[in-house]
Amino acid sequence: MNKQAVQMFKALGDENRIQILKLLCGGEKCACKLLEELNISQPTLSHHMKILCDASIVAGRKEGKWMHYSINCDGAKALRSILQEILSPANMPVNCCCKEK
Amino acid sequence: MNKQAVQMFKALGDENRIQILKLLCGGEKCACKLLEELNISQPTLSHHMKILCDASIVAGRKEGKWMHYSINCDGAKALRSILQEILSPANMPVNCCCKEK
DNA sequence: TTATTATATTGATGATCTTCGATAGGAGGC
DNA sequence: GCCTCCTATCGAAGATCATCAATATAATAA
Repeated sequence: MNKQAVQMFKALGDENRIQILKLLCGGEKCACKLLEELNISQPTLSHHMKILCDASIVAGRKEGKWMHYSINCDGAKALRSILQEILSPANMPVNCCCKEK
Repeated sequence: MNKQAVQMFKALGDENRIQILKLLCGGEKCACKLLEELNISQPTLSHHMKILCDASIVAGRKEGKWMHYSINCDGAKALRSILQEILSPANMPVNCCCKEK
């Protein structure tokens, strides 16, 4: 269904959230660590993390008082699959880059 | 830069635009043909096509009175590359799907 | 229990987005 | 020229979103 795709892409359509994902590519990070590196307030960060988690792009793990966030690999996989579905033209020009492996 | 990524994902974060891309996967289509298949007005379609073209996800080709749209392969390539950059965690669990080829 | 720390939720505000009717631009036919 | 068809732009309305201050929740420490 398109709903999941739309939710995921909407989640990715924000500069702060892209920055968060880049930080998480370095490995799991605590919310307070993310907060240090992003010029946003704590409620705003919490809001962004909720959006990323709801979209299954990020996974959260609670440990005592701390929340640790990391890339959700299943979500990443789903996203690549969706991209394949919506951006793979059938009638491509011969030299189209889409032909590349 | 993140700006291009954000613009592309924002462009993909709409149900009608996802539907448009799926239609274009079948090959180049005229605007009037797209209009037939989407329950939206003509100005709305034009607006969506502008967003997709501005984001380099779709390419337009004018032919007489008609506008023909198709997937922009360079944009699709860029998008896959961006996805790789923001969703490829360095410290993955051993069995993480991200390890898959 | 009380205090402290980390995170989430609430409520409000301003900005951005989607949508459509009306209109404009542009190309071909008469 | 004028008319018709296809598409783009304008302007406005309503919806959604990002943001923060204030507050609530939840976990640990004293």
